Amino acid sequence: MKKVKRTTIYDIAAKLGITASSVSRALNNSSQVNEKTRELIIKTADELNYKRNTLASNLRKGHSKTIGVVVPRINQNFFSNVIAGIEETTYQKGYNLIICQSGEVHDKEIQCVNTLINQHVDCVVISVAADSYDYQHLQNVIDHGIQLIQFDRVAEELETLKVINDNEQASFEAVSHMIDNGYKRIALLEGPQNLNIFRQRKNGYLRAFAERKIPIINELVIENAWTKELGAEATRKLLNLPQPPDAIFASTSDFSALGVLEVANAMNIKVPSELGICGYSNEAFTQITSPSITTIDQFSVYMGNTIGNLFFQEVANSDVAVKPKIISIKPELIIRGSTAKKA
Amino acid sequence: MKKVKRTTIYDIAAKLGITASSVSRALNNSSQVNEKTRELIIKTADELNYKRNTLASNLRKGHSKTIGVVVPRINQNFFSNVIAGIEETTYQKGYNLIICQSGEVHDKEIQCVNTLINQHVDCVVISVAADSYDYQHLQNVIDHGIQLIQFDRVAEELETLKVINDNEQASFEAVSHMIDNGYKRIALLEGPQNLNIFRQRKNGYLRAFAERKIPIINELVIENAWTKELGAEATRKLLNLPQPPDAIFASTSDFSALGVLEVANAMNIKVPSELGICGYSNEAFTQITSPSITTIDQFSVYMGNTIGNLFFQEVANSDVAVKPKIISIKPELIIRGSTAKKA
DNA sequence: ATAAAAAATTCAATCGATTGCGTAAAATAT
DNA sequence: ATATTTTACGCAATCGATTGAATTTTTTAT
Repeated sequence: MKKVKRTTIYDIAAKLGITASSVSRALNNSSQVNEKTRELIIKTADELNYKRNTLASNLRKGHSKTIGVVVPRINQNFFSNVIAGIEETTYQKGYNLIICQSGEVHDKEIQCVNTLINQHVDCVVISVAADSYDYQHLQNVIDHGIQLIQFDRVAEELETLKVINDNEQASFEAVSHMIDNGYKRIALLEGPQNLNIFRQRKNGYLRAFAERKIPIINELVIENAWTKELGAEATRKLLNLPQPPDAIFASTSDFSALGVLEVANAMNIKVPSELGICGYSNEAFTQITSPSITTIDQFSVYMGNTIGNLFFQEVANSDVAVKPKIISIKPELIIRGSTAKKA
Repeated sequence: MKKVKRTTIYDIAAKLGITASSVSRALNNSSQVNEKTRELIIKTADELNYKRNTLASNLRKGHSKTIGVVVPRINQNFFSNVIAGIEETTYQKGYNLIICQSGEVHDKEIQCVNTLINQHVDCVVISVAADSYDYQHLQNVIDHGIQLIQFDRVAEELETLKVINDNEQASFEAVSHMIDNGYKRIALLEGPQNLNIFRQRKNGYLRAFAERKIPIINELVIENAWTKELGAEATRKLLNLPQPPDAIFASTSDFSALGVLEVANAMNIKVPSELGICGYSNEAFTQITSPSITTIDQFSVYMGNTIGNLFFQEVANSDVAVKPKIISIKPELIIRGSTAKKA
């Protein structure tokens, strides 16, 4: 690409025989420039195809009007929805999004966060990687005076703004629903327990049983079954147990639940009569499997909107120190065919 | 958020009783700074928790190491995959992505593009909105000396770098496959014809018939059926025709194909024996419907990688003017149950 | 017509990092 | 020990826009 000299406010000023100050003021709708001059400046700016250099402007102003977002993967439904939601609310206020993906890798996450600090973003929005083990990099964000908003997968010990789902409650409701529908031996596929969300979902599962004073069967709780393949594998193991489960709550994702469904089909086990299935996330495909899969909707786009609004709210009263605040969105249990055991 | 004074190279210089120049040079691995000094500087920078101000650096250097991406929607599988692919290849070279969504609205797209020009991005990657009618804003990108890469939905008349799928060929193969499998009256659900991709897909359909000298039946070509709902609606209309089709090629998307499938199921029409269905995009759900849906894989993540690499290739020989170049990726027909008519 | 007040501009510094050029210091050669 | 080359560092301008303070111009009041 050939280098193109772009017009600056100096070019406009020169052409008009005035100062760059006036041009700047005119372009920023300052009241201290004559209306006729302003019109002339705007007209000339237009003619010269002037575009403000946001870099220079931001450098001077000390902020970037940019929000950095770090997620494990951009192309994962939940995250892309959240991002879309954030973009929706922030774009209209003139903020831009810089997107990074950690790929679930702690070191890359650190790199991403550092890049964002370098970029002088005004806010870092993050959902941590599955293998994150410490949060120095997040503390670092705060130390640099950058607003930090965690969502979904959060470091609980860090007192920051957080937007989360009430995973515990959602999970509790899902399991309660299954119990109420007559399932007796409900297995749990759990995700990496270093992530808060999976701990919470497990807690919901435990609470559902505890409240009904039903003992937990430990062999029905399977660790780390959070992909379709792992879900399928776990299911094979479970269904071959001497006393197999009559329901499986794939608390990690709908993909995992899909793995369960496929194995059940392959083993000729009838869903939902012989095996109930519940997933998590309300992925589009859950309503078109047969039977359709009971799952939990997280309102991901709305979550993104909430994050955006939260940021503006805090920016608005930026003079006072940010009080750590947790916004919890209640997910919704979507009851479908896969848990419809006839009593 | 309280304002935090961030350490600059001046702070480091002051602490060490040297000049900012040396600090800058040390931090940029310039050879003209003594090794011992460098070490000292780096150590001090670390102690003071220094983070380079990318804004200032970029302003001085005249580029932003940032790539702007404009897509209709971030949370649409194809696009989020492409973005993930771009991010993969560009991040490791120190480039960041600024993401905007046009929401399929021309005016918002113009806004997005202008924002990116303001941001002094080094490259704009775009897939145009469905209702785009002129491309002045894209020309504008070029005029500002910014590399422009179009992908998938491109303005054909603009000579730029383009990364596209060979939609025509893919569509041709899909329709040929259906003809070969014995379907006689194959309907086409087409998308907005102002978008190149939908024109090409239609052409592929036409060519498949032309090559076999089979006449086209106009009433089987339905305009603008590119969402699940519109696909369903079109299907209802088609299947109620005196001479209904025996196959439907939902050239717009798998969602549209899903609409077809659901209507067929509702009307008790057997797929694939009484009605063949082919979609487009290879969305995850197409392999779990029953029957699974024949579709076309676009290699979207790979497409993103290609875009990233193309950019670096052009940046590498940035001295010469960019020759317009079109990289066409061959999509793959994925044959599944929905087109398995028994001959 | 003059003074005072208000409005419009200009001046000059600033944001933080980079870099061409000049100079001092160190290393090597004579 | 002196001349020459290298190496290391400092000086000062620059990138483009913004902004407080100073100055000029215009308007209003007397």
